[in-house]
This record gives sequence, C-alpha cells and structure tokens, in this order.
Amino acid sequence: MRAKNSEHLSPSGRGGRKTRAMAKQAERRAATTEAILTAARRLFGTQGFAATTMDEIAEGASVAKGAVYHHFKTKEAVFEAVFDQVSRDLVAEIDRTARAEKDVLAAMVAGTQHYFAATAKGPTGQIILRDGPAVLGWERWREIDAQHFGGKMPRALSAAMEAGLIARQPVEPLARLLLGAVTEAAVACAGRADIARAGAEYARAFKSLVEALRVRA
Amino acid sequence: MRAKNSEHLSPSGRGGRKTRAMAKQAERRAATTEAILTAARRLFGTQGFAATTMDEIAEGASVAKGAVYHHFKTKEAVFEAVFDQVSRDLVAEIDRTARAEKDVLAAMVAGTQHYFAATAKGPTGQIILRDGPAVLGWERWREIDAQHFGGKMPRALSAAMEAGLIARQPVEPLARLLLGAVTEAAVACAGRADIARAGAEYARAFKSLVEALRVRA
DNA sequence: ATTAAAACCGACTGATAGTCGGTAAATACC
DNA sequence: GGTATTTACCGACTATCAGTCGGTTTTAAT
Repeated sequence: MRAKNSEHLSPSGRGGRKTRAMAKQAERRAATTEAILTAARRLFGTQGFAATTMDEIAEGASVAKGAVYHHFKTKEAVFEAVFDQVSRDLVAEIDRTARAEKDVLAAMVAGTQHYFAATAKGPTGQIILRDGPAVLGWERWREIDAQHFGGKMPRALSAAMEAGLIARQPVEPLARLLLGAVTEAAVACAGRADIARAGAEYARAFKSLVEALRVRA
Repeated sequence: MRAKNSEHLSPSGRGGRKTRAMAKQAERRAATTEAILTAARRLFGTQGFAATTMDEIAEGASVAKGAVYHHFKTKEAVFEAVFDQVSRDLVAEIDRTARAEKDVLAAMVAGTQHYFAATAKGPTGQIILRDGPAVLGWERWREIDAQHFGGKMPRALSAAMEAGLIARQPVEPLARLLLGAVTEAAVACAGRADIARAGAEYARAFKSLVEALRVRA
C-alpha cells in the first residue's frame, strides 16, 4: 500500500491563456470529486455507510482526507452525493423499461417491477433502501426520492386519471401511499433468498392493488 | 449534579430464606434494567438515538456506565429494548381504538388513523419512525414491527376475505403493501405542520385504497 | 513578477462506544 | 455459622473515527 497519486490531471491542451483558459481548476475539481464519489460509492455499496470510514474513502480516491473535506462538508454530504448519483442511474434504467409499455398503469407496474429487481440486492439496494433513510433521515430521503423515482408516481396517477383509468381524487396522498407500498415491497424482497419468486408475488399484489383502483363499468 | 444512588433497592420483606428467597437478585436486576430503559426512552425520544450518549443514559438511570453494559451488550441493544417497549404500548392503544369498530375494514382504517396520530410527532414518532429503521436496519425493524403493529394487518385482511369483504388473494404480499403505505403516510404526516389536516387527507386516501379492494356486486 | 485564490496535505483534537480489572452484594454449599 | 461462587455494579482507561487546522503546492488574476 502507498501508491499515492502523482498525476492528478494532465495539463491537456492549452488553448487561449487568459481569454478562455478557465478550465484547469474546474477540471481538477471535477476529477477529484469524481474519484471520491467513485470510491465512496463502491465502499458504501459493499460495506454500508457506518462501516465505511472517511480515511478509507480518501485512500480509495488516492487523496488525503483533507481533500475530501475540502469538497464535502461532512461524511453525510458524501453519502448524499452518492445517493443522488445512484438514484439518477436507477431512474434512467427504469425510464427505459417503462417507456416500452403503452398503458400508463401498465408502465407503472413495469417500472415498479424494475425497481424491485434493482434495489433488492447488491450495492444499489444497500445505498438506496438501507442506508438512505438511515443516514439522510426519512424526510430528506423522501424529498430526494421524490425528485427521482418517487416523482414519477404522481405524474403517472395524474395521467391515469386524465385518461379516465382511475377515479379522480387527490393525487399526492394516493401517490405517497402507493410509493410507500412499492418501497416496502422492495425491502421485503431484498430480505429474501428467492428474490425472483418474491418479486413476482409482490408485483402481482401491487398490480391487484392498482387494478382495484381502475374504474369499472 | 452527583446524587448517585444509595438504595438501589430495599430488602423488602424477607419470607423464606433458602426455600423461597430467590427474588432479591432478580428484583435488583429488574429495577436497574427498568431505570435504564426509562432513562433511555426519555432521552431517545427527545434527543434521538445519535445525540444520546451512553453516559447520559447511565447518568439518567443513576448507575455507572459499566452497569448499563452489564445488562445491554451495545447501545443498539438498549435502543432495541426501548423500541420494543414503545411498540408494545402503541399496539395496546391501537387495539383499544380498533376494538370499538365493527366492520373489519373499518377497524383497519380506524387503527391506521390512530397510528398516524401517535407516530406523527413526539417521542413515539422519533423512536418508531425515525431512529427505528436507521438503528436496527430495515430488516430487523420490519421483523419487530411485524410482531407488533404489522402483525395485525394480515389478520385483518384474512378476516376481511373470510367475511367476503374483499376478494380472496395471497394475504402476505398485500398486507406488506398496505403496511408500507400506512407507514409512508405516517412519515409524511410526521413531517408536516398541519398534522391534523394531513392525517385526515391520508386517512381518506387510505380508505379509498382499502375500499377499492372491497368486492362489488 | 506579485498577489490572490483554490486544491491539497496529514498530523492533531474531541467525542464517545465499548473494555477491563476490581469491589460489593447476594447466593450456594458445607 | 463460615467460605466459595456467582452476579451486580463501578469508573478510569482505550480504540476508533469524524472533523479541524496550519501549512504547502498548484493555478489564476493583474
């Protein structure tokens, strides 16, 4: 151990000097931040938040601890950044899956299923479902979640109401309830050996719940 | 500061000596444990888990830190015991409320509403909804929760199916989903200033969800 | 060239969860 | 009764780790 870094970044091409040069510092910043985030994401994902130390993160990113604190105020701040990144990636995946469906409700179910699968195990689940609420606090967690995956639920419901698929009613509360249901299901799946079967089971139950809302003639 | 204890327990009445005496040690144990739990419950409830130190708990219980560690292996163990106690109390309250209703589904809604109110603010909410999942981990949290409040949901659903109020289907997954919905709602309520209004809002949404499941002619 | 500002370093500090050797009280055994 | 053993309790001490701080190097502005 002890490789240290000695490049940090290469000067790359220098175009203008004063007129257009302001990129060196920014590049450096971006590179270091990314290294920290990458290391932190790996460590948080495998060991969990509590078992990961700031020294490990610094070591993993090949920078001194001071550098980490130069870019992030606290350990929680590092986690939040990682959390945000993972969420963003997850949402992108889910979007791709859901876009394939036609019916809004069907897309909701499909997206949900993907959410199950992705968060059921591995680093993503550790970060999103386990440490997320624990570290950020449930309020903050839900707040961020609402900006990513969680925000899709209200939109889907609104669309469904608009299309006359389900009865008109206050969207927000219902969305929260359904989101809570989904999250709970994901967590429940995460704790089981037969994830595939469990996932299917919950997906069916969720579908049944959503279908119950569908207006009938 | 520095009152210390000098009674710890009174010898109380001594009945038999050897034949029936084995209560002194147990009493002592129980008294100390209870003192610790009482102090911990107050501190965890008001300051939260992270902001409460073991020294504070020991001080609050008028014992040395060593005594606390003699009875509880870790800080988490203390919390778990407190959590268990609070859960038990909450369930007892909810039971009383729900028993007043007649319809099984109605009881479910009523019990849920009580759950909202109780966990929305104050020490109970802090312990059950905030620190609970964070400290115990979501799995363990749900496991304990299932033994208390959570365990009621499957039973209620079974009864509802039995009575023909809702369509027959796998109970466990649906129960989990609804429980997740309720919990989410409670958390959402907890984070709002107008708890009364929010609670009513979510209660209505939950009712709408449950009612959607009701079989129709 | 000079000055300022931002990135980075790593030894140090403060707080606290958990330990450990020891004392006192209760219980078991003779 | 006395002696040994087990259980409850004590509080100074240790280990760990988040966060700090004065100092150094690199980049940018003038």
